Amino acid sequence: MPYRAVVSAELAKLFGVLSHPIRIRILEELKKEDLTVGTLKDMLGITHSAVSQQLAVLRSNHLVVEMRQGRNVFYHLRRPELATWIMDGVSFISPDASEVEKMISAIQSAKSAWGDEKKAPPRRKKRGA
Amino acid sequence: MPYRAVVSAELAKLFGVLSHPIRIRILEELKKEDLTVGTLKDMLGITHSAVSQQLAVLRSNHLVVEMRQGRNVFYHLRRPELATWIMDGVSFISPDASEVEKMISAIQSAKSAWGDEKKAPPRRKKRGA
DNA sequence: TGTACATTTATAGATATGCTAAAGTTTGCA
DNA sequence: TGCAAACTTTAGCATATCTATAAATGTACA
Repeated sequence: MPYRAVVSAELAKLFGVLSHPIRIRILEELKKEDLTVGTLKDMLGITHSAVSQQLAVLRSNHLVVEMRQGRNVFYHLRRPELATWIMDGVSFISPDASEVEKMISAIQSAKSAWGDEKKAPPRRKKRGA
Repeated sequence: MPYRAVVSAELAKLFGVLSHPIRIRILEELKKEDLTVGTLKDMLGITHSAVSQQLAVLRSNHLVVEMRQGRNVFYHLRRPELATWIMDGVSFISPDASEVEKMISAIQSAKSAWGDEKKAPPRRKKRGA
């Protein structure tokens, strides 16, 4: 039984889902609180269609859950530890030498924004943020 | 400055590199010891060309280092913690319902083979993914 | 040298992914 | 009912990735 092949394939699929900047940003933002498509669209500065399509990918891979609330659809991160684990991956990235300076400060900003911020128990939320 | 975008993009790139079963298997095997293309080819059961192409991806992303030794080229995992971190991702995979049983045992086999081997005596396993 | 061995690079067709724009759904409310 | 808001889905196209095959490079050694 090629268990190694099985596990590697599943991991590869997971990594494939995570191999898009927008999807990563969505997961990191959802770590803090449940958000609607409209809110995410504003945060990310892309069309609602694009947001929705990326959410569909995350949804079909069971990383997020949708919760309808009236006309809005809130998205919820199933396993908040996922966002933490993703950020741990930052120590393995290797930016171009020319951009090292920028990257280092960007990483620190991202870490403090996504890594340390506290997270409240998800419930109905308002727009804004 | 869109530091979030910068970091997300770099992470996405890393995940993209990891989003292939062969590349994951290579990294896990290299965790234990440096290996040549020929050895990897036998372990993975694919052509030497395919191995080399995947190694080129890992190499150009600085995850492995090549070390020529006569006619052979040994590959070395730059950051062994990377393999550990990758395996931690196993807790976020979501296999098809029909394959859950198989996956659970495959995961445990993989964990003991890649996770514990050459380090400490087999520990008690928990968590079922 | 020449040749066998180990590995890398080049190429091409098939597949997959992502974006834009447009159409389709569901819900709330007058 | 009918209409608008908030989303999702579909379609088409451009781009990226994968796999396999073929050719090229580099090294050891007779």
